[in-house]
Order: sequence, then C-alpha cells, then structure tokens
Amino acid sequence: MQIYNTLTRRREEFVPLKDKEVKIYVCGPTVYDFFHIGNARVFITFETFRRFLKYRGYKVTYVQNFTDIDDKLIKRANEEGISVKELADKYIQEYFKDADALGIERADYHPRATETISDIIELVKKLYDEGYAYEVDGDVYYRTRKFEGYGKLSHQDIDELAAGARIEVGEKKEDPLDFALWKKAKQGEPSWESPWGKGRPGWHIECSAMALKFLGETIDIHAGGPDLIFPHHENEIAQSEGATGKPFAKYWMHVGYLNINNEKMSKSLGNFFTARDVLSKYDPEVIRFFMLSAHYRSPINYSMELIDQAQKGLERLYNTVNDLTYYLKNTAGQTASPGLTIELEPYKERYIKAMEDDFNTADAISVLFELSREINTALREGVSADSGQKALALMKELGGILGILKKEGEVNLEEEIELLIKKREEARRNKDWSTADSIREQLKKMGIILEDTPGGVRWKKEIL
RNA sequence: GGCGGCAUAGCCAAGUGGUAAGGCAGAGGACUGCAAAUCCUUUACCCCCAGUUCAAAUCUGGGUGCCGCCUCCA
Repeated sequence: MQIYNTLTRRREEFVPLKDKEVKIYVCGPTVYDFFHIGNARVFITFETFRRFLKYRGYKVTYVQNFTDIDDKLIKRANEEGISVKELADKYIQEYFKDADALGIERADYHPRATETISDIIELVKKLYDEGYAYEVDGDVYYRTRKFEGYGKLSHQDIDELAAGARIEVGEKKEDPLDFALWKKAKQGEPSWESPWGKGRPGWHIECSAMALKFLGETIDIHAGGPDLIFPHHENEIAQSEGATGKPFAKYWMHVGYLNINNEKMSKSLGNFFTARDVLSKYDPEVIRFFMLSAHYRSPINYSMELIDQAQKGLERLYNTVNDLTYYLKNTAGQTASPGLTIELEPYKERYIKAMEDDFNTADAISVLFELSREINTALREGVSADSGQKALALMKELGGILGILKKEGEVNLEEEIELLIKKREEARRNKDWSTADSIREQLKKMGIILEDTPGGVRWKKEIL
C-alpha cells in the first residue's frame, strides 16, 4: 500500500505505527456557516479512504474536529445577535445533516475546540515552559524560529516566509512569523480563565491538542484541505513536536482544490456552492461518484455539465446492478442450461491494487465499468444464478467502499402502476402505439421507466 | 521575488521506460412498432523543441500556457 506524503513529496510504503491500527486526524469545518463543496471533497475523500482501510482489515480510529471558536464565529454571532455557542451548535447540526446525506460515515470522535480548552491550556503551558512560547500582555505567541523544522511541511525556507509575513495592528510579536497560541479576551468575546488571564485559543493549537488527546503523541495520518498546508499544518507540527519532542504525524495527506471554472472557489469571487445547494440538485451518490472519479490530489472542476456526465456514468453502473437483480429474480434458473460463470477474482484484485496505489479511485472505478460490461454481456447470454449472485455482491461490495450503488432500484408495483402497464400491454397488442406511448410517458412522469425487452416488459424506478 | 502543481481524443480522466484504461458525447451496426437499456465497431501525431535510451506520454534540459501557496480559507 502506497501513500503520497506531503512531508516528503513522494509516494511511500504505508506502514502503520502499530500493527494494523491506523490513527487518522482530519481537520474539520469551522462551524460558522454551511460547509461548501470544497469541504465536502475533503470529507468524502478521507472518509472513503477510511472505508477502504477498514475493508482491508485495518482498525481505524478516525477523528474529525469542529472549530467552534474563532474570529469568523464571533463576527457572525454578533451579526446574528446570538451567542457563539448557539451559532456553533446550529451549524454542527447542519453539518451532520449534510454529511449524513452525503453518506459520510461519522468519525469515531468529533471533538469541539471549546470542549478541549483545558487540554489546550496544558499544551500552551508546556510550550511556554519549554521556551517555545512567550506571553505579551495576555497574548501568548509561538516562538517560530525556536523550532528547528519550521517550514518542513510546506517546504518553505523560514527566511523566505519571513519576507512575506506581516504583523497586524495590535500584535506584539517578537518576530513576524510567530503566531498566536492564546488570545487575550476582548470585550464581549467568549473567554476562558488561563494562567495568562482570560482569553481564548488561537486557531492552530486546538488541532494539536485534540489530536494529542484522542490519538496520542504520534499519529499515522493527518489530513485536510490543500490550503491548510501553510500555515495551519505547519504550525500544528511546530506546536506538537515542540511540546512532545516526537514526530506529530507519519503521513500528511492533502486533497486537490475543487475549482469553479478552473479557479479556486472563494467567497470574494462569488463562485461559491454549499453542499446543501448541490444536494438540492443532485443525488448524493452522484456527487460522491463525481468527486471520486478523479485522483484525490488533482484539482477538479465543478460544473453542472461535469456532474451530469458523472451521473450518466453512475447510471450505467446502476443499470447493470438493476438488470442483474431483475434477472436473478425473474429469469435465472428458469432455463435448462446451467449458464455462464463470470471470473470475478481478477476484477476484485485490480480494484484493490488500484486503491492501494495511493487511493487511485479513478482507476478503481474503471474496474467497476469493466466488470459492469462483462456482467451485461453475460446477462444476454445467460449467466448462472450462483455466478450472478456473486457478481451482484461484488459490484455492491466494491461500490460500497466508494459509497455508491447502495440504492435498491426495484420497488413493489403499486396497483395503479400495474394497471397502467396492463393497459399499455393491451394497446400494444392492438398496435395502438399512440396510447401505448402516452402511458409510457405518464409513467415516466411518475418516475417509472419502462423497457420493452425480448423477455417482456421491464420497469424500473428512476433512482438518480 | 521564493516554492509547488498541471498540460493525454469534442468533454472528463487513468497511466512514472516497452509503442495509449475507463466514462460522457458523436458516428455506424445488432435488437426493437417506436423508445429505453444492452452488445459490437469506430474517434489520440499523449503542449512545443532538444537530449538520454534498443525503447519515452512516462527520464533530463529548455520553452510556452494554465493554476496554486507564500495572508483568513478545505
């Protein structure tokens, strides 16, 4: 199993710190608003990797945090005239609504920064005692130049970084590169007691503290969005390794950007879509399929056209699953001939091989398409019930890792629909094509698609 | 200015030395009352130039173009 490590900029053999146990920390959303589809890409991507690791027998402990105290939350809460906690509670709920809808399995732990304050304070204290932090008038800063490896993740030279750094008004840092671990409370802001007086945590320290608390000093995989590499993850390394003296994470993983019209999605450009927007227009599985159809480190472009393309592709896979299901229910075993057998093992092996190659979901999906074609062919020639069952199970098994092919296409015929189909059959026998076609249209509007096959009339529910 | 990524058919997209997966769209065919679905066939001088090699989309150098990070951001 190979994983690309941002730290070394190479693909590395994946060896967990301990046996087959994998500890993963993913930076979660700042809960001041609905999350957007760029966030969704991160959550879907790493959650899918977790599924695959579990599938391969790893015991995964997965942590994804909520940032529920920061400038953006404070600003938004003030605008809405509610407390920061009320705002955060609201958007954590909304997070779960959207994430659940997208089929994103819940993490083992979803810690909140505000519930980790005592751990954060302990960590800052430790950094202070070690000389990695200093206090100025109630603020505590990290002494960046004291940490030897600073810049190793983003591969930036510390002096080059210093050239671009700025000190904001009101900050009293020793060095422009230093960053806040603890911020002195301002009037009307949420705050907690600390050795440096009332205040709140800086942004980066919470992730160090939560990873430490739930996963320990060294974790296997730390993951997140691409724009977290600098400064967020760089700072996390400085904090965690400064405090423990041990490597923070063995593998650092980052997804590519999700772009709109080939440009980074951002609020200032107004090219912004929340997951909820997109969920109102597309089936969640289509969104997952779309995101997983390119390599996770490549940028992907979001547009209706491309999502439509993805939907068509997913429909093709579903046609196979539904045709096979139908066949097994209605046709298999009814003929005297034993039927074909499909060699399934090679597909499974190729799929696993693709996923073990730095999670090449695009390649894995192509295996599903090839399996799909072979099943389709076998279906017209007559596949054995046993082999058909196994093929169906494999499609669902491999699709399930990606979070697709989970729907049941068949529904029980309601009487009204049954009646319509009978009427249409009668019309067809009388070669009354216009009546037959209008009934088919009528059913289409009800979400029922009819197919006249050599074996008789097939119907299916429109599922995407 | 510093650092990095990408450039494969109309579109999307795999492929890190041995003469190009897969999907969408298109064309032709089979099936069909018509559709739909499915199957078969078909569509690539792998951005340009030079080099290394028996052999390069894949390695090296140069060029062009696009994108990103260095500042809150997934």
